[in-house]
Amino acid sequence: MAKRAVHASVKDERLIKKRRDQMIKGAVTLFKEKGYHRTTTREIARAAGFSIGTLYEYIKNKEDILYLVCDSIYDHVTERLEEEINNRTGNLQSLKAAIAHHFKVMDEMQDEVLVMYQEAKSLSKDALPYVLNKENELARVFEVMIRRCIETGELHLKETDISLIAHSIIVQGQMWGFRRWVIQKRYTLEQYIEIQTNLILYGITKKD
Amino acid sequence: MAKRAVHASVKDERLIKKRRDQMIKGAVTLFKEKGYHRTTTREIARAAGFSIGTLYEYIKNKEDILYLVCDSIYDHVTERLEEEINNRTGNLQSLKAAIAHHFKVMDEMQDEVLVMYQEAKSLSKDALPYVLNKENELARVFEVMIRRCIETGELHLKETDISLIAHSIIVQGQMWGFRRWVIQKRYTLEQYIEIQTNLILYGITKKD
Amino acid sequence: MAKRAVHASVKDERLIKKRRDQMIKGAVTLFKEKGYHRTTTREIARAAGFSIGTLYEYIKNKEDILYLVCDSIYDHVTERLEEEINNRTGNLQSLKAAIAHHFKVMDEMQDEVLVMYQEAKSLSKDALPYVLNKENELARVFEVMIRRCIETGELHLKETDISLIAHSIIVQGQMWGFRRWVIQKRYTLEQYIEIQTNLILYGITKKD
Amino acid sequence: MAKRAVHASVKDERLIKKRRDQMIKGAVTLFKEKGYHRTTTREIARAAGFSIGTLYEYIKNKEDILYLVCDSIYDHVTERLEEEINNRTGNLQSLKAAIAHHFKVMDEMQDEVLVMYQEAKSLSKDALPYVLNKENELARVFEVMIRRCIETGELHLKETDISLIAHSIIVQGQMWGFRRWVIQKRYTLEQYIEIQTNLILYGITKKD
DNA sequence: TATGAATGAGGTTTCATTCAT
DNA sequence: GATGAATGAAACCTCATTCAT
Repeated sequence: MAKRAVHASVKDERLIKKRRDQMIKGAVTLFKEKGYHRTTTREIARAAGFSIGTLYEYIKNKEDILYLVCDSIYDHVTERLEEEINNRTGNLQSLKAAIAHHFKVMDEMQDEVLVMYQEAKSLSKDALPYVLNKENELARVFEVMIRRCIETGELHLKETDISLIAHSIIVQGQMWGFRRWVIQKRYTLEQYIEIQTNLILYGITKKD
Repeated sequence: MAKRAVHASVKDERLIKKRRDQMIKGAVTLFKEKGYHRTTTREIARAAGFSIGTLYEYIKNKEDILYLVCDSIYDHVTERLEEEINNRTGNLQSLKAAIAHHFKVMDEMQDEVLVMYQEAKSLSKDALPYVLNKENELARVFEVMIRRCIETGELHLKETDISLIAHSIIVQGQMWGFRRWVIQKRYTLEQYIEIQTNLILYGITKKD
Repeated sequence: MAKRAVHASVKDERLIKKRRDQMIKGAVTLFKEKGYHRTTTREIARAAGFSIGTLYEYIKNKEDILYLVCDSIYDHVTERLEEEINNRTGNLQSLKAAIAHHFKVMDEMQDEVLVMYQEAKSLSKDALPYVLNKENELARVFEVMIRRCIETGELHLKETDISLIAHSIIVQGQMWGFRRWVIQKRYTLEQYIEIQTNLILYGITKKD
Repeated sequence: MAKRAVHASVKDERLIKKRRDQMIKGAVTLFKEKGYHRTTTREIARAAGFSIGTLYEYIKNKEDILYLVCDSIYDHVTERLEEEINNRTGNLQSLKAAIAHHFKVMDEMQDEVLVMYQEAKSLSKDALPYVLNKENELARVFEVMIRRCIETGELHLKETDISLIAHSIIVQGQMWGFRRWVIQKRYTLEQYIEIQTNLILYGITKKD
C-alpha cells in the first residue's frame, strides 16, 4: 500500500524531510503528554522550532501531523524488527529472539505506541486504512517466522491459527506498555519476556 | 476504592440515575462514532433527549460525562463476569467457561471498550486511578479462578505468573474488539475463543 | 416621591413583608461579598431560606432584589438620622451632634453603603431616580439644620452654598467607608469625626 | 509598586500598545454606558475595531480589560495633575490652583472615574491593590503641597491631619462627578470649585 | 521560504426565569 | 403558597487556518 501523500507548499524535498522530522519529534513529545486533541498547532510549531506560518507550509491541516506521527512510529517499529530478523535463521530459537527483540522495542517506544493507539481513530477515513495496514505488515513478519518453524517441524499448527498467533504476539508486546501501571510494577522486562514467551509456546496446562 | 462523586444540582436521586443513564447511553453512541473530543456537550444533551441546560444540572463539566461512561462500562463488564462465575465450581472447566463468557461480553461491548481505552487518558488525575483500578478488579476475578485450578492440581504455575496471565486473558479479550478489522474478518467468535483458549492453556509448541 | 411598586404573585401583605426581609438580608450579605452581578438568584433564595421558585413569587426579576436592597438601606440610614434630630434643637451644637451621629451610622453600614454605590447603576431607568431622590432627602435633613444655624446667627452662609455643604457632609460620611483601606488604618472613627467636623466648620487656613 | 503584567500572545510591543489603546477606548465608552458586567467581550472587540479573536491576542481574559482601563484612567489623572504642579511654587496660591486644576480634570473624566469606582471591586485580589495604591499616590501629591504651605506658614495643621485633608480634596473632586445629577444641576464647575475651595480653606463658621 | 497577526466559527458553561406538580 | 427541574439564550474563550509582509 502506497504512502498517503501530504501536501506541502515548499518544493525542496530535502527541506520538507528536515522540517517534518522536527515537527514529528515535537508533536510526539506533546502528544505523549497531553494527547492529540489537547495539543495546539502553535505548540507543535514552537516545539519544532519554527513558526505557525512555517508549519502550514509543510502540511495542509492538523490531521496531517497525526498521520505523519503514526506513519513515523510504525516505520520505526517495522524497521527495528526487520533489522533483527535479517540476522536470523528460521528456527524456533530465532522466533524466540525476535519476540524478545520486539518486546524490547515496544518497551523503548511504549509512549509512542500508546499515543498512536489512542489517537489513530482521529485520522480521517482517508488515512486510517493505511495505518491499519501497517499493523498487518508487522504481523506478517511474525507469520513468516512461524511458518518457517512449522516447516522445520518445531511447531505444529493449523494454517488458520498462524495469523492469529502473530497478532497475539504483537498484542502482548503492546500490553507491556498499555498496562504499565500494573505490569511494570510487578515484573521486569526480562521476566515479562520470559513468562509471555513460555505462555505462547507452552501454555499453562500442567504437563508431566 | 470508593466511587468518585459527581456533582448534581438536582436532588432527587431517582431522577439523577434516570437522567444519567439517558446521558451515558447518548454519549456512548456518539463517542463510538466520533470520539470524546469531537463530540460536543450539546450533541450529548440532544442524544440524551434533553436540553443543554438540563445536562449541566446533572454534571459539573464535560469530563464528568466521560467518567460516568467509563464507570458504567466497567460496571457492566464486571457485573456480567460475576454473574457467570457465581454458577461455577473452581475447576479448569469453569475457567474455560469463564474465558468464553468474558470473550462474548467483550464481543457485545467491543465499541464501548474501545471508546474507553481511547479516551480514558482524557480523564483528570482525579478520576483516572479509579478507572484503572476497575481493570485490576476484573483481573482479580480471573486470578481467583486460576488459583483454584492450581489447588485442584489442574494447573501448575508459579505464584508470580498468576496475575500476568489474568491480565493476559483480559487483553486477549480486548484484542477481539481492537483488531476487529483483521481478526473478525478471518475468524468467527467461536473460533477465536477456541484458538485463544488453547493457546493460553496448551501453548503452541508441538507436543508428542 | 412614591415608592416604586414591586410585583408579587402572593397576596398576603404580611407574608410579602416577611419574605422580602429574608430576601434582603440574604442578598445584602452576598452582595457585600461578591457584588450584585456575581451573585445568582439561586444563592439569594438559599441565603433567604427558601427555594428559587418561592423567590419569584415575591419579585418579578433579579433587578427587583437590587431595588429592594437599595431601598431598605436608604430607609435605614434616613430613619437612623431622623430619630437623632428629633431630639435636638436647631443650634450649631446639635448640627455637630447630627454629623457625628450620621458618621457613626455610616461606620455601621459601610458595607451596605458601598454595595449600594457600586451596584445602583445596574438599576433600570425606572428605579434609579427613586434611589437618587433618597439621597436628596437625606441631604435635605442637613440643609434644614444648617438653615436653622443661620437663623440663630451661628453660621453665616449664602443660600446657594447650603445644599452643597449638606451634600458635602454626606460625602464625607461615605468617604469613611469608601476609603477604609487607607483612612481606617490611620484614624479612629472618633478622630475622623473630629477632624472632618473641624474642617467643615473652620477650614484649614491658619487663623490669628 | 510595579505595574501588573498583562499577558499578550503578540510580540510586537508597539502593536500591543496601539491595540490596547483602541481596546481601552472602546471599553471605556461601553463601560460608561452599561457597566463592566453588562458589556460583552465581543462588543469591546467591535468597538475597538477588531475581531474577538484579535482581542484575545492582547489579553488573557475579560478582567484584564478592566485592569487596563483602571490603570489607564489613573495614569491619565496623575499625569494631568503632575504636569500642573511642575509649574508651581509651593504656596497657598498654587495649592488653590492645583485643586482647581484637579477638579477640572475630574470634570473632564467624570464618566471614567465613575466607571472605575463602580467596577474596581470586580478586579481580582491580584490587581486590586495596585489600583488602590494609585489612589494613594494621587493623595500624596496633595500632601506634599499642603506640607509646603505649612512650611511657608500659610497653613497651620497638625501632621496627622494632612493625609486626611489630601484624601478629602480628592473625594470632593470625585463628588462633582458622582453627584452630578444634583450638583451639576445647581452649580457651574467654577462655582463648585470656588465654594469647595473656600470650604476647605476657611470652613463654614461665621467669623468676625 | 518564513513569519506571526488576524480571523471567527464553534466549543463549554452559566444562570435568570418559567411552570407543572 | 412552595417547590425545584427544565430551559435556552448568551456569555467567555480557544485555536485551526489564512495571508500580507
